[in-house]
Amino acid sequence: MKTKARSTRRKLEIDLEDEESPAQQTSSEDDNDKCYVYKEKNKGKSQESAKSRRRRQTPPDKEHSVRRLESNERERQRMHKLNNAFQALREVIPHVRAEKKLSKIETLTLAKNYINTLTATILNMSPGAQDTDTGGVGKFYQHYQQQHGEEDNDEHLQKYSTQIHSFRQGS
DNA sequence: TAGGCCATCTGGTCCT
DNA sequence: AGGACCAGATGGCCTA
Repeated sequence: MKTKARSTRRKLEIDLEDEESPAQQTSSEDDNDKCYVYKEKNKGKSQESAKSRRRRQTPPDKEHSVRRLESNERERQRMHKLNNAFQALREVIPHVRAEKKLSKIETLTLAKNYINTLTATILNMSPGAQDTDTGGVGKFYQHYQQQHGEEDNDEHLQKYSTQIHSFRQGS
């Protein structure tokens, strides 16, 4: 875990402990000052961001600190889930430098390219595509029949094909 | 050492 | 009302 993040979390926890034992309240003002660090650092910048203007104007009370810790934890869990999803995506994307972990942006970019490639491949297998071995019936259609049997599935097949085409056009 | 990438904190906003 | 989501800010780690 990151040092700064850990120390910040510890600070919040210490604040709470301090509130529960008033005799030990020593550095709360100093701690509160740290809440305004962003604002101070951004002073004088021509393009002060809206986010930095949103920093707390009043010191956090105990109830606020408790809610903050809880929502921080939820946010961590959410980001962990997001990262797990990224990892799952990495594992299904073929890429050259397998020894090097893909960054998030690389993962998304390669995934998009991979999907486009697979879509193009499927389209080439569609019933309309040329296939001399099967007298004009595409491999895609053959595969579809293997999966779905010989029953009349024209409507379903047409729907599937339309979805792929519209997806392709949208990409 | 600069720059890229990342985890975390945070406050605002959206959604249920 | 409370949780989920979003995006800015920050600092640590790593690599070229």
